[in-house]
Order: sequence, then C-alpha cells, then structure tokens
Amino acid sequence: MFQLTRGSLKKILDGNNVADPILQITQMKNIQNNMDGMTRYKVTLFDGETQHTFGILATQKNALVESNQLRIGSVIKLEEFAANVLSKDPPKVVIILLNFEILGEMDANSKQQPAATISQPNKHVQNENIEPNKSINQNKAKSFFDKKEADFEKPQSTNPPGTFNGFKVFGISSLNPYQNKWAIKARVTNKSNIRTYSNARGEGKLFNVELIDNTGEIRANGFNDQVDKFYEMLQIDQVYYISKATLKTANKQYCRLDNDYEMTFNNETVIQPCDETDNLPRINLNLAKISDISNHAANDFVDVIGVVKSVGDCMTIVTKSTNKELKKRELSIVDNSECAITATLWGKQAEDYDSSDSFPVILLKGAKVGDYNGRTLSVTSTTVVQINPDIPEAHTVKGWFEQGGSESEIQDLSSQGAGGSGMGAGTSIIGHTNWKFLDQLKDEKLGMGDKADYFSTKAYVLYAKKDNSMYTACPGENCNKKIFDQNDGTYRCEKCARNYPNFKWRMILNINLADFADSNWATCFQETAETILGIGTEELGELKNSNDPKFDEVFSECAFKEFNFKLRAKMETYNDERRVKVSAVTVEPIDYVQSGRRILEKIKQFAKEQV
DNA sequence: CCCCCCCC
Repeated sequence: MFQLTRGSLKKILDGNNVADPILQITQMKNIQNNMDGMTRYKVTLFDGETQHTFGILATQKNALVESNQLRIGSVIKLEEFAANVLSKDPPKVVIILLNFEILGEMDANSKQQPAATISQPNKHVQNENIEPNKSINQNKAKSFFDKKEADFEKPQSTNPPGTFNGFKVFGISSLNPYQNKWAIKARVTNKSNIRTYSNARGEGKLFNVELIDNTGEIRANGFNDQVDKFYEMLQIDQVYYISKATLKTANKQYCRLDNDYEMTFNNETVIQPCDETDNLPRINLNLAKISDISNHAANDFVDVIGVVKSVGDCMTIVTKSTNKELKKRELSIVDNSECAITATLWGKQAEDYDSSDSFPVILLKGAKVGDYNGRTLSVTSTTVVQINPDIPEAHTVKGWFEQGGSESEIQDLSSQGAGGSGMGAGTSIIGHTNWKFLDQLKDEKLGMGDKADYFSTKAYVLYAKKDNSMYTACPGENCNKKIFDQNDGTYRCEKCARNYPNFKWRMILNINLADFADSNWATCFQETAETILGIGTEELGELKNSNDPKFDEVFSECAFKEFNFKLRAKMETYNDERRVKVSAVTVEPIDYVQSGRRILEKIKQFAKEQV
C-alpha cells in the first residue's frame, strides 16, 4: 500500500508547485493525434482524495505504457510536470507528466473512493504561476495532444458556427486594413512581457502576442487600457476568438512574422477564449540547421533546435550606451549538422536558466543572429524558448546526441576569433566566417552603424607610414600613456602623476592595405604593428634612437607583404570630422595551405549558389 | 502609439 499525497492535485490546479507528489493512475485512454501521428495517453490521476481526469503522458514516456510497466493502478512519484491552463472559463488545466518514477501498483478499484473529482479547479490559475519544475520562462515545453481535444471536451460556443461576435471567422492570411467585419480564431504562440515606453508622444505601456491559425500568422499589439484588459487573459498555447481590432501595415524592419499587416487591439476589440482548437498548429517553425546559420546575416531571425552541450555562468556586464548592469548567460548548442553555436540569454532568462538539467534539447524560435567572431544567437524578448519540447525534431536531435553525436567532432561557429566567446576555442583568423574584400568596407557601410563592425580579410601592405609611428610611453605596467621628457633625465607621466627615470617605446602604425578590389588605411597598435614590421618595438626604438639607416628599411621592406587581418571598423569623430576608422585587431602571417583550403571552400560555396 | 534586446 502506498501513501498517496492527499490534496496535491488541488494544490497543483490552484497553481502551486508540489514536490514529487505520489499519485495513482486510475484511468488511461489512448488518443491518436492525427497531426503528427503520435499516440498520446490521457490519464486520470488520483491523490487519495480527489481525481483529475486530465493528465497527459509526455510522449517520451509512451513506451512505459506499451511495455505494460505503466498501467491502470500504477502508483508514481511525479518528479516533473507542467500544468497548463487551456482555458480559464470554463477552467481547464492539463497536467503533463514529464518525468516520474513508477513505485508499484495498487488496485485501482479497491482503493478508498475519491471524495470528489476535480474536473475544474477552484481558482483560475495562470501558466506563469505554475512553476514547471525545470523551465527558463513561461514558454516551458507544452507537450501534449493536438487535435483531439474535442474528444474529451465538447465546445461550448454560443455563436453560430463559423461566426464570432456577429462576424464571419476568417483566416489570418485574409485579414487586411480595408475590411473590418471579421473575426479570427487563432492560437497564441508567443506573448511578450509588458513594456513601458516614454517618448515625445507621452508615456505608455504595451505588450504583443503572436497568433497563428491554419492560414498564417500575425502579430497583435495591445497598448495601455488594452494591456489591462487582455494581457492576463491571453495565454500562450490557448486559442481565442478575436474581432474588431485595427489592422495596419507591419513595419518589416521589426516584424519577423510572415504577414504584411499587424493587429492593434482597441477599445472595441472583443477577445474570448475558445475550446475548439480546430487543428490549429501550435507553433510555426522554420527550422535551420546550425551549420546553415553561417549563411545568415547579422540581425536575421532563425529557428533552431539543438542540444545544450555546455552552459556558461550567469555573468553581469555593463552596457555601453546606458551604463546599465545586465545579466547574461551563454549556452552552446549543437545539432546533427555537427556544428555548435553560442546562444546568449539575457536578464531574467539568464538568471533563471536551470543549469542542473544536463544536455536538454532547446528550441529557439526567432533567435537573432549575431556575427561576433563567427556567428552567435541572441535570445530576444520575442524569441520563443522551449526546453525539451515534445516534437519529432527534438527526439531526432536528442537521439543523435546520445548515440555518439556528443562525441563527434563539432565545428563551433561561435569561437572562431581571437579570444573566442568564452565557450572555448579556436584562435586563428583562418577559421573566421565573415571574410570580406576591401571594397565591401565601403559598399556595406561597415562601421557606419552605432557599433563597431568586425571582419576578416586577406590583404597586402602597400605602405607603412614611418612618421609618428613610434612614441615614448610611460613605463608603468598597464599605462601606455605618452610620456614627457623633462630634459633632466626624468620622464613625466600625467596619467600616473609621477616621474620615471625611463620610458618604453610604443607603436601606432598606419598602413595602407590593398586587395584586388580596393585599398584602405588601417591603424595597427603595438603587437599588430610588430607582426607587420617583423620587429619588436624596443628593438625598433633603439634603431630610431641611434639613427640607424636600418630603421627606414624596416618600413620599406614590409611593402607588398601579405597578411590575414581581423579588422574593426568604427565611426569616430576627430576635430569635428566624422569618419570610419579602421584598426587591426589581429594580424597573422598567411599559412598558404590553410588559406588555399579556405578559398577552395569559398569557391565550392559559390558554385553551389550558382546552381 | 513600440521597434531597446545590450558584452566581449
């Protein structure tokens, strides 16, 4: 006889977390999902006091039923679950059994009779409040049946079929600003936080949701009063009727959804939860292989699914623009394209990420591509994050990882620059992905944005400017400040506010770089200048001091030498003049074997694109 | 009517 955790179901349905409740399976029903062809098991749970008729087994647990290990009468310790509110009115909560231990079994009929059957929770709960044991945000994987909800919950619509609020129900793709007699029936796939803003027009708050139906997707925005009215009601994964909202042209710069329009709720807007889910898709994914992300430009949005192979610590950084402290955490994600990419979580998502879950599958819908040292991903406020989602692609990538993928040689798209990204490794320029020819510097307006742009290039040094290339600097450990000769045998550093008996040489070398396409000036500091001139700064300083003619030769001899460069382009203002300054971050001599291979790859890629 | 998404 097992001690069931009496009262635990009510607590769960009331939105509380309950650690490892002992429950009995008293009913079980096989549901065929005609969307993905997967079998789902709907179970009735009993806690010794009440029953809940709406539990769903995560599909990865199906085998336990099929091998008869889990059956009617089984007693389980429920270690991980997600309680999802399907509707508030009538209240309907599904408990998804994600992870549990089978303790044994009791006779499902001889046990004490339930005092009551909970089919409806006493209190309305919100998804966010039901702490799914291992989630990083409200978008915890929702792993359950899709189309057969009507099998056990009959719709209770008061509207004539195909209408809502007196309007015909249209597909999202047919909405436009010129026709306002419409209703839609759509599923919420993403919901933002409430954001406040303050600008010339005043202050306000807003949120947005993403909606899908079988015809398309659209973003909807709610401002101010509509935030108060609709924010709580609209829940991720739930289906709603919506009518009488404003449609306007979407700004493609900001909207990554496939729709020319977006919706704004207004004070006439009517929204109502809906039980009929009509085969509505749960998420509209356009999954990219991680290897494909190298073909994406910065600021593209991509959908990826992979295994989290390593998790960085939550770190605090200070933003440049606002001097604000910000948390960040980097995850390295791999998939069966045998590539890895770093995805950065920010703020609360970085703090809340549960790093105790080893090698979970992560789904990122709408992650933003960055091009720092190769390619990176950034999880923005509109990115949908799901941990261990119950979709076929998740099982595929997990299977690949477990059956040797974790041991395979992985190419990391995010650690291909000097310094890497903190997740590990490569240091040579040759592994970089953002190679450019020099004409692209101007053509692509590199450095013209707010931030610096980094790129790699193979170029010749046409000319290294000798004049003013060296200066006498403070000998202090980390001070490279220009030092002043006091002409009394001492040298004054204003930064350190002291006199020194000596100085050290430093280099700021301007070079003119050229490839077949263009030429450009770039500044090389110390180490990069040493690489180009092929001499140490101190040694060069001595040549200069002694007026050795070899000093001039050093500069003339580097002409027409070829190097791989990692360059940084950034707009700077000097004497009221704004221009893009280019400086060398890294300079490496060319390994011609590796360089040839890189170019061959480029040619192959080019040939592929021509087909 | 927002539209910032940050750092190396």
